[in-house]
Amino acid sequence: MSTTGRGLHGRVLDTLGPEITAGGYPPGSVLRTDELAQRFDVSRSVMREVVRVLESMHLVESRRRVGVTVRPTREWNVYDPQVIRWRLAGADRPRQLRSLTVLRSAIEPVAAGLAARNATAEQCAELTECALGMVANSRGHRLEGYLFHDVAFHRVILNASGNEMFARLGDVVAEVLAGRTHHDVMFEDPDPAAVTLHVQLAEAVRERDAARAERLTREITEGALQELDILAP
Amino acid sequence: MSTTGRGLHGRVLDTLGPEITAGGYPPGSVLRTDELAQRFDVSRSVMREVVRVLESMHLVESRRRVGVTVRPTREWNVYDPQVIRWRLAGADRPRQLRSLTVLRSAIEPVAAGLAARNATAEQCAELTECALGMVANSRGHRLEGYLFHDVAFHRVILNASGNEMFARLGDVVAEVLAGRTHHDVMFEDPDPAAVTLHVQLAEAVRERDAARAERLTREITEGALQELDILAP
DNA sequence: TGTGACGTATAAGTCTGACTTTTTATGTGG
DNA sequence: CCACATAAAAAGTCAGACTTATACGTCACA
Repeated sequence: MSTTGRGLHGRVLDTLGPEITAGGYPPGSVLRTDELAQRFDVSRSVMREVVRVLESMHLVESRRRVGVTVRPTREWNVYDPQVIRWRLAGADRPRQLRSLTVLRSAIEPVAAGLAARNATAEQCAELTECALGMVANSRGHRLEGYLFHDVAFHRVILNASGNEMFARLGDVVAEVLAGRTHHDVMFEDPDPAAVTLHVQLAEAVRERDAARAERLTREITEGALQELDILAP
Repeated sequence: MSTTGRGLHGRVLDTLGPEITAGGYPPGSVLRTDELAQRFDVSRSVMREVVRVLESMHLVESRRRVGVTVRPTREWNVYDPQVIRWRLAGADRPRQLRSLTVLRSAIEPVAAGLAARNATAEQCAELTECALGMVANSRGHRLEGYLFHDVAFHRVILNASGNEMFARLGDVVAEVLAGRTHHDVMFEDPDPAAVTLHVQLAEAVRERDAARAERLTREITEGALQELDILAP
């Protein structure tokens, strides 16, 4: 699951990073490289590399004669996939899922509209294939199969938009959808209305109907907002 | 301008990072830590820290016995403020500005709608103040003053939305607006219609009219899209 | 009592060189 | 031609010494 894992450095990062994002060291806390190196039983070189990465994520700030200070949450690079993963694994997961779902509700409709203009024939085909996969797995507690096609579907939309900023949110959307299926309440089969909307969306993109694609996606994301009891804008 | 600058490590990063994002080392290129250390005349420790940071940005991948490989553009962490800055400073600045403006057109209307619901009295006051500042600087080539208030205005909207993901895009919006004023053609005074829209938006937020705030912001961002010859969705 | 210059301790920053580990290429024998 | 052993290459890790910036306390002076 964790992308980092490689090497001693990555293992330390995967421990310390989540501790910070979880609030284990509140903003303003001061860490010292030497102490951390001792605690994790690694050399200062390794520890320094870890601190540098945390610094590049704006989680901490390293200053001479002071130490490594934890920055206030508002300054964190919250779009860093690593940070997102750490926070989703931590205590304020619900809050994080809400933020990300609101983000989805802003991005995906516009992305779908662009996809309707820019999607290649191949992407259209993938889209319908994913939609069919969702239909096929929409009954009988085949949640994993449904999730798989759902994630693929939204990835194709984001990629087909032709905007790299949108495309890079594919992982985020995947995390949100997976989170909904695995953690939160979803013992029942998915909402048939949502399935229909996806089928129609694939259709709209194939037919180059940007306005309809945007409208349909707005309905989909509004459904996602309602699931989390967020009042729709 | 550059946030990194601090220390030897930061200086190397500020040279190598832009070189990579500018395509100086095409995806697939293989660098070697030792050679880089020689080239920049720094120790391997420093060079390793630089590579670690680039790796955390997904610009490169470091593998044993192979070296440091530049990753394909599609895998870069394009939301990293550092990466955004590097790319905006590079050759594909226009392309980057387009991507970011499209992103704005998706985010800001939703953020404005939320701001209308969540803004504090203080934020409403700031908003009207910024709008007045824009009006005051809208004539007579007072571009810097106008830009200052424009940036502040959009920052307040994003912060007032109450969504941290939106709030963190304040810097990006600032870069885009600054880029428009400084680099691209903007010798003339700003469009009076845009100024009016901002005044009305401040009003809508103050009056808690979410729908109107969203609609007005959509008009503003559509204007920004048209300036870059992007056909409005 | 307040204030400014100065010295000192501290923790990050840097460098060096030796050693380890992983992974790939190469070559050898079946 | 394939399987397996071997070697080489590059990153990874470690230890220790040294440098540099800077926060903070001290002391003299106004």
